[in-house]
Amino acid sequence: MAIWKSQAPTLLDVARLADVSLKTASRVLNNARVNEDKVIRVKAAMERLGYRPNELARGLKAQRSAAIGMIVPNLSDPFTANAVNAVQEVARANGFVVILASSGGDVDVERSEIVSLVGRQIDGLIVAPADSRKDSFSDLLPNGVHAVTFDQQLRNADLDSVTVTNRRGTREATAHLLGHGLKRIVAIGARPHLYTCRERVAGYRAAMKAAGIEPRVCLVDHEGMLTPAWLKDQVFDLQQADAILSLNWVCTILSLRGLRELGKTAGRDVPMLSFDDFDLADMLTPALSVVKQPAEMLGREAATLLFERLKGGRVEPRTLVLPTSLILRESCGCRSLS
Amino acid sequence: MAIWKSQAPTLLDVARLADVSLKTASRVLNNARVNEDKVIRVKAAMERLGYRPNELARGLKAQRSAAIGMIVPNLSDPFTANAVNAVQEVARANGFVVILASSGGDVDVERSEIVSLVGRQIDGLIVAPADSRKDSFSDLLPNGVHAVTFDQQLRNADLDSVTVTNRRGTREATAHLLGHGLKRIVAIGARPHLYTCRERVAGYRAAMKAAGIEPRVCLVDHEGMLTPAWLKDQVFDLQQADAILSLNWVCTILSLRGLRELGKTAGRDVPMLSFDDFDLADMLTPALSVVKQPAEMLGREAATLLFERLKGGRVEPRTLVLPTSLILRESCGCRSLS
DNA sequence: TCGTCTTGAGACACCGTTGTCAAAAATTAC
DNA sequence: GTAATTTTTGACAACGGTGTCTCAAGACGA
Repeated sequence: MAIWKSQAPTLLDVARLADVSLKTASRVLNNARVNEDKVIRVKAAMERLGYRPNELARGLKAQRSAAIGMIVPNLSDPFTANAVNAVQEVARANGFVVILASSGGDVDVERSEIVSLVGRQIDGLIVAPADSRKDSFSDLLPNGVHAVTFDQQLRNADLDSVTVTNRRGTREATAHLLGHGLKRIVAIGARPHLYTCRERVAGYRAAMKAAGIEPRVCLVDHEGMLTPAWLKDQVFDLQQADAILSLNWVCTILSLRGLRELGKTAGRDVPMLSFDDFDLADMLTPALSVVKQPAEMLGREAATLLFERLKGGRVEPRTLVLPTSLILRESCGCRSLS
Repeated sequence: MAIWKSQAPTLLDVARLADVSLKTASRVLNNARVNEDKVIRVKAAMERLGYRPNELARGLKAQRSAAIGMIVPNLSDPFTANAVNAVQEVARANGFVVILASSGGDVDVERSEIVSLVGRQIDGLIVAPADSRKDSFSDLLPNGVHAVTFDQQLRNADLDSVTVTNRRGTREATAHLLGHGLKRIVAIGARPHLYTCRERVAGYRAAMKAAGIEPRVCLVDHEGMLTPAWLKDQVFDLQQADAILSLNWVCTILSLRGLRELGKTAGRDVPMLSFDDFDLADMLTPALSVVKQPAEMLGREAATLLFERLKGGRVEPRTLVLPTSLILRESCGCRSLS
């Protein structure tokens, strides 16, 4: 057991106890060549004092922190939570810690968080950008600090990034709904300034165009605007929806609730298909059909890309696109499936 | 705009550019008394160089890092994600960052993460312990680093902690089910070594005892063991359940799925009430009645407790117990409600 | 005009660790 | 046994800031 002094022991304390120089203790710590007997003495001293190297000091000297930053808009979204989980795992495996920050979807907060993280000498950064209209934030990153974006993609792609096949996802989803004979399919989305939203809308439009049907897109600036009244006016009265394609998780939740308040049941009265899977989507009645994103894999790949970068190697930015998958349950009209 | 040199600029660079001493630049940075004109020169130099103070160096000198650690078993649980969110917000407001780690519910991982975080000189720690049988981990914390536990509570409570009224929560829930005339209520839980599990079971037992009915508790060591077959054998065949009280989120999900595989619908065929609310619990059919935990508040209070500690002040450990609330929807048998 | 007080600014050491380099010790060769 | 080598070790200076102390300069009253 360790003997606690009033202050945490330093390497100097260890060295003194082991009766060697500071540097020798440091060498033992770093597995450099040191005589067997001194190694033993030093290790014993470390054990006895309960010595823990000060990573701050180590990082200061070595100009690195063995920490990466991660900025997400909102942890409550299960997609994000899963991605964060995966990143954290990969980081741990590489001996890094993750400093987590959430931007609340606000670019200014995002930028200020980046500045704060950079001040903490993070070695790398993983961001799910809050706004993809803006130019990349690489102007905030000092030389040598690399960043990877995921989920969203920035305009001037000078960064590694990982996204999913958003466009194909909604295209296939829309085509599927069309296959059920549905025509007045309304796409509901929020935050049209986001890359994902634009891409998903594009996929939807492509499928509608291919079918020769006029697309009906209803977007709100912020999810908060998606109320039952809005749903009634915009989606049903104005667009005469006979099916709904929800473009993200929050929209799905709000649509589901809104629909019920209007006395309709999603999937029964109004066929519905949503982007992003979540726990219990399969337990809704009818079970919700979705476009599933590989959230954990997204996080894992983003982290892997970052660590490859940190180890040196690649130069030009790389973009990874992971496949979405259409999970057909019941709400899209596929009642036949169990 | 900043001029990027190959290396990030240091305070010395600033001082040289402003033609003042290093210390004066430092004074400007810390708003100490400095002549007006030098302040201007230094600030201009900082602006020009895009100077950002090195928090590692600052922290090394000041023996603090303005970072707190947070360890949770699993981010995928919405309860946890919300708590983390709240902690992060409070930390940010106090100028701190959060280093997030997940233990995966493994005490050894938890302890090793704590050691790692301590090495990074965190100023405080917030933990949702992975095992509440074990003694507190305060042996791992150096002098001056305080910790707060939340959700779970450790045996030797030498730490601040925030929990909810687990016992009252299940007691009221059970009483409610009993009020519907249900008798063979089976409590389903996992990880019986956890404080929350024990407390929730205790609340359930108390209510059953008060009603003079034999309690029926079915616990599994790990959630993975909760399969449809187990549900059929243990819960229905053996205990002849006519109602289910699920003691946590994962059990709820698995019970819901298991029930369906057995051809039953939770809430219709088998009344059900669950601990922990989640998005879309209200959209299940029938809507799931739950005991709701104030997750964000839990996180916020935990962080607040920690920062109070950091500012000095209290000495003896404090335990905060936040109220759960019974949210009656339909699955408990309250069909009458909307 | 001199001494005292106030204010501002620089020199220096230090936080805990590691890179550099040269000295000391151990090993080998002759 | 001595010289040439190899290894092991320690002194010293960083890394990027801040606390302490001292000293210089300006303000003020007598």
